Amino acid sequence: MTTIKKTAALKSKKALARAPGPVTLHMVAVAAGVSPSTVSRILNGTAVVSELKKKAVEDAVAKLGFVANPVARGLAGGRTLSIGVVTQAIDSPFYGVALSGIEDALNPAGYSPLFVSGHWNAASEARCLTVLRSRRVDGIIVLTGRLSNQALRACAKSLPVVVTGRTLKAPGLYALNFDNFEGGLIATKHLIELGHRRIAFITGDPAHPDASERLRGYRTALDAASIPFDAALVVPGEYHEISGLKAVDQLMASQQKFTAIFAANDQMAFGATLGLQRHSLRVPEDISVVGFDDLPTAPYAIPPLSTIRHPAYELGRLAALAMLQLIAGDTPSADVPAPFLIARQSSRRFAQQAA
Amino acid sequence: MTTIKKTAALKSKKALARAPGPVTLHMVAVAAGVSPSTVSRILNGTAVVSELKKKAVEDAVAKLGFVANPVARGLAGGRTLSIGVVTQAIDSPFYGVALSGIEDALNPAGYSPLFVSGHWNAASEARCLTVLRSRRVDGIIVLTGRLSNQALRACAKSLPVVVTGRTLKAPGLYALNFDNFEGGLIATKHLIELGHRRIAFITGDPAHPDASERLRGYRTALDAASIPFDAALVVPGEYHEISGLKAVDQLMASQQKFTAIFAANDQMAFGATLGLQRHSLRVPEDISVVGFDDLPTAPYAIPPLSTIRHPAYELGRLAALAMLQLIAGDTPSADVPAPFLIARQSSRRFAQQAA
DNA sequence: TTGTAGGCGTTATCAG
DNA sequence: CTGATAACGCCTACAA
Repeated sequence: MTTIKKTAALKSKKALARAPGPVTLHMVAVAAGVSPSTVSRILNGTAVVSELKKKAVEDAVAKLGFVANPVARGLAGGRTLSIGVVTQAIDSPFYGVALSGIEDALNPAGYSPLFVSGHWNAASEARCLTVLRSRRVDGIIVLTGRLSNQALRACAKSLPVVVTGRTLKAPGLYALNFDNFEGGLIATKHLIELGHRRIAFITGDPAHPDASERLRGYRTALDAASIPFDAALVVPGEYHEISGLKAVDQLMASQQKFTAIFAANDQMAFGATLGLQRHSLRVPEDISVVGFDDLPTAPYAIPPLSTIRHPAYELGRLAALAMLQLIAGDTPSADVPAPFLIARQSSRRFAQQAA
Repeated sequence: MTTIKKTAALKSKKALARAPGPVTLHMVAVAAGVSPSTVSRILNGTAVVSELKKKAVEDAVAKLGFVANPVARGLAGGRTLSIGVVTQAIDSPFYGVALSGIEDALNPAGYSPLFVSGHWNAASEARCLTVLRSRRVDGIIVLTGRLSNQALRACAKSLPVVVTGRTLKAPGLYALNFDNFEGGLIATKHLIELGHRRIAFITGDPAHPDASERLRGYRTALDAASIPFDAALVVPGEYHEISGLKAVDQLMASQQKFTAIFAANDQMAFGATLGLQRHSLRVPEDISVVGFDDLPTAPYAIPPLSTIRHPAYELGRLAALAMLQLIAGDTPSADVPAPFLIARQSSRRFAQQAA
């Protein structure tokens, strides 16, 4: 009696809980008249199975609407079908787009991204890795960041790793680097070709490899045009609007003469443009401004911003695809798009008389 | 012999694989000289345990650096310590900030957010729910979206649900609604107080409840000021910059007279401002523009945008906190901040002569 | 208070 | 080719 009662209670409880509830692999096996192992094999293509049973299982799967439980899968030793993504700030206009590319590439393959933010902080990023590993992700994508190459290599020993924003070779690791140097070069060259010679540069955080690369591009372009480098025209920034604004204030305070500004990213370019306006300087009539990244908002800025195309979405997509290849045991290969200039209306020919 | 060999091989393999490897609960139990269940109980506070053993276990945990495997936890029926978050677009400037708030509130509690994008599409959002449930998340936060109340209620039957952007009561569900009506009202009133009477409105996607609420606020403010509603001044938008731009084109083409524009979100306000400029109309000298949301970029727009403060970060944080309370079995309560105007430089008093 | 035993849903290893 | 039978790491009755 007691037993019967209990069973009934259990059943009704289950029926209630699993209203549209979890269909298990076992149920599929029963429905198809085969063993659970066979179902698993078919689902994973782990082994050859007779066409007949295969059909039966597929029908059962379809009819029952079975979806494998990634959690159980993960425990059983295999993949969790989730990829850890270490980003720096989930609300960054640049990285946000990259995350979107990652998501779009991962989903069709049945993988889910697990995003964690490192906040531009190596210690925090290391903690992210710990969290991701404890969650048994199948691989980790690191978007730029400050982790040491060594830490990355160590991580790659136990898990496939794809990293952007640096060049690095190691087993189980694939690095996707965008040519920031070239981008900095092109942007500066653009300004030089427009007749500018006093070109200020607002840097990114020097701890970023990409920031220093962009600066190097700037200097190289100057050299190539035989324009002497003037350290007073280089002002520090940290990639946010506010630092572009402050940089302009600093530039004005220093009484430096300049006819153009190249900001190491679009956000600072926006801030700089506002700063110039506050000093009654018009863009581009008085000062030309060029940014870097080509954020989705760049075409809608006033004036629409001339900038270097940095394909975040594509980069995210490529990183995810590389991860998929790594997991599949293939050697990833990705054609990272080269930077190029998008000349909009914030830059124009330097008018001599305005000097 | 064979057995011995095998064991040895296995051991070495394990030792290799788990270089800095997974410390299991079982290992902690051994180290502390207690049973695994005791360890589990202490970890989860499931039952009272003697102080002595508790201490021993805690020491062992610390020494071994044990971190419970969320995957196994999830399978065993308990929490996965992960919260599913259905967002609409991970790269949205507005939602990105909200996600950041969610992340910041969840992390200290040991939970990880699992973000999935619904792409403003009910079917896609429903798929997101399926994915999240299959991953055994402990709860689901839905950021606005188009899911029916019914679907949400059904979901809440088996999982705690927190939803933003609508008002809804149901067991296991908590809704956090921002007062979009009030926001629309305030924005319009601001313009009216500035002397504007021909105020155009660029709508959001009518399928959004918040879009229609903002429109309602606009109409109500007009009514209150006895300004007749003119449908010709209401142009459709879909929340992106481009639609603000197009809306202005449409407005100009229709030859309507207007001295101000209220856009249902900042992105459209930016687009509208650019559009006005293309028609040689200055903001705010010729036309005042007010947006909605107060995106992080709004203060840096040119001119800095007057807008309605919509605290995305705080909303995300509150949603996450409410979820934590729901999980703890408490009844959530959240004080959603009220909208308020941030008057910057895109709006100004209507100068009669400019009419 | 504490330990033992069984199970969560899959995969993997073995025999057949 | 296929089906038992163990794990996977943890939680939770149940028993002691």
